[in-house]
Amino acid sequence: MKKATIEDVARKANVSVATVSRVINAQGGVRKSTEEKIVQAIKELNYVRNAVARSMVRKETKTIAVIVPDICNPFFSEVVAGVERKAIAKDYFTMVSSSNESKINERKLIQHIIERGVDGVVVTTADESGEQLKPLFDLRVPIVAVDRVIKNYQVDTVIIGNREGAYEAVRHLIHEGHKDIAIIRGPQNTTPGYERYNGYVQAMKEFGLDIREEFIGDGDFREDSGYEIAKKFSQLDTPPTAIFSSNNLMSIGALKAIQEMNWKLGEEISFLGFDDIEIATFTRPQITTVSRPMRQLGEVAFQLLYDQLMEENIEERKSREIILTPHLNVRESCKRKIVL
Amino acid sequence: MKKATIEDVARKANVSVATVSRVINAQGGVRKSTEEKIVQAIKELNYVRNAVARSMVRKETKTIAVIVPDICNPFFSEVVAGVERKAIAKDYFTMVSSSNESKINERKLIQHIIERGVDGVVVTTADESGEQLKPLFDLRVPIVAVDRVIKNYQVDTVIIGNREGAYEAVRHLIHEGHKDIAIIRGPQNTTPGYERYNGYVQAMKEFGLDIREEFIGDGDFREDSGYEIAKKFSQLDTPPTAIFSSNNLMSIGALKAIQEMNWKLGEEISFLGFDDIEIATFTRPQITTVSRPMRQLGEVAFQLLYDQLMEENIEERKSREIILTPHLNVRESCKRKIVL
DNA sequence: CTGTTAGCGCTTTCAA
DNA sequence: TTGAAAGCGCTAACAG
Repeated sequence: MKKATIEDVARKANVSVATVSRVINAQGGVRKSTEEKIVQAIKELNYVRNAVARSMVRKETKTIAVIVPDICNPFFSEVVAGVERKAIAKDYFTMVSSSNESKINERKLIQHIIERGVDGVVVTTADESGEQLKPLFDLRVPIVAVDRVIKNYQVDTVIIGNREGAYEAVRHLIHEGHKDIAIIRGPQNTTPGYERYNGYVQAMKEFGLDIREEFIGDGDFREDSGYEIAKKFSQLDTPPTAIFSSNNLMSIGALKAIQEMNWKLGEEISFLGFDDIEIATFTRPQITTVSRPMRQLGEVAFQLLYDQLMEENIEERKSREIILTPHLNVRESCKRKIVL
Repeated sequence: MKKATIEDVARKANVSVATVSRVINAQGGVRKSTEEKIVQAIKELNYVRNAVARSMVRKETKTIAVIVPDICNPFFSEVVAGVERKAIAKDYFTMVSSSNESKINERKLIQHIIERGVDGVVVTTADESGEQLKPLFDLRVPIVAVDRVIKNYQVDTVIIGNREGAYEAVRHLIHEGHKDIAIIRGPQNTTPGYERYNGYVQAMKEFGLDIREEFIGDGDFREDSGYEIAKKFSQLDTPPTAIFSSNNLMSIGALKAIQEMNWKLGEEISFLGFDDIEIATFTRPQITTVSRPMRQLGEVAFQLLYDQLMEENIEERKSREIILTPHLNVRESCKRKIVL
């Protein structure tokens, strides 16, 4: 069966293509009886309108692009699901691609995206400088940044309170009696990496605690780095009594290391991780985490994008920043045990 | 900056659009010096070709659709990542959508997909009857089914050996000394649900073991159902000594229930789950699982699709079925403890 | 209410 | 080696 065109329909219904177009797009101003004829013809021919041709003349694709570092990271899966859910409700389709944290990949994706003329893009960028996004800005393609900001450009942004979340987490550790608190940092050229570290520093300073250099581990938000760093911490002459990990994947890596080193979780070493992780409630003791509204992050992102899409004089808008609140999920992994 | 068109480039380079088109598409037959002029113009104007217009005339979008039940299920994330990775390498873009296991949603998505004229689709269908996919078949859109088959139509398919995997799993349980083995089944109108149950039955029969009705729990592949069923098992007068769960999410639910009921994992109750789960190595004892090559599933799926895309007389092809092998990942959760 | 028609930006004959 | 021109299927004036 070949795809029927609007012309086929017009012919079959004995009307002009313009009239058919009117009923397809529910624009009204068509006599009831005519409409019925057309609807009938559409049904018989199994006609579906060709979005490509439509996009061609309307200059809109009803498609948005979503770029994330890695769709397999449950955090991003949820964000994407949030975006998609809102998008589909507004009749937008979503193209998801992963940059694998590579600025170069991201640049290539941008190229594709521009070619395809998407109406907007939601991005968690692999490089916050935003250079690789320049073509998008030049073209005035609506953009919203999620979870990571984009510097050097005015962009609608939705993030969570990274510093606040980390601060609260570390404060909790301190309240539990810890002084020797180590941190597994994320990349310091990313907002989440940098700000969470900031929160750590803020809490430590506020309570007059030393920040020892060997207690700062530089990770890359991936599992392996968490593993390696935790291992190193455990081998220190004076190991920390608590570890704060800056994201989900590194937490998992770190916990693997802790198990492997036979470092007694909750006794010899306390642990607190940014981001919810599935395993949090399965370990003994259960893991305390900073959890954040992932799906909501995506939903809000689409909303911001949609607002831009609907807006008239896009040039004159101020960019907006929405900060969602993380939540400390106190479980059991942070009690300071007095070692005699 | 407005998007430059091929005409702008032609004007700037003092040639015709046809010539520009030739160099854009690297078709050759253009004098070196002319080409250089054009390349120069393209650069100066920041020209990117308009894929919409191109699709219009070429009747191909270089886009494929991927439909999965739920992108947040790590299994599907991995599959999608596999598809995407192979696709991008061949210059295809990927549109991912979740059906949420709803046939109705899936039908709507199909509608969108047809409108947009994707070149092919990879689908893990929410309903194996395949009715909702009919429009796709009518239009001869290349399709490949992943993880779940499509009945009533000839479709390229890539699945894993569900029955074999389940059989091996249950046999392992039996070898470990279990006789009272319960199963958390998936939906029996899905291949994975049905075949895994089949494998269970096969193993039980082969070893002359009773299949007791109260040991069969009907889940829906979601976490909650696993939770509820495991709970029920634990409250039986004679509870099972081992549980075999049919997928990742139900395993997680079941394990939550087991913890909650204070049912001693590895002592009072053994556990084996289909699918890898992150928590497998974090519990004590660690969970034995049937793992399957998720990413490869996606990669092979794209390959099958790509073959169709490249094929000439698509009508005459026989459909292919590729069966990947699952792997029993023996850990610690299956030993039969002798209860005195 | 309905029809005619001019594009949208590109590829692809066909001719030169 | 190049250019002219005919569409691809649709929307959106404009005219009737």
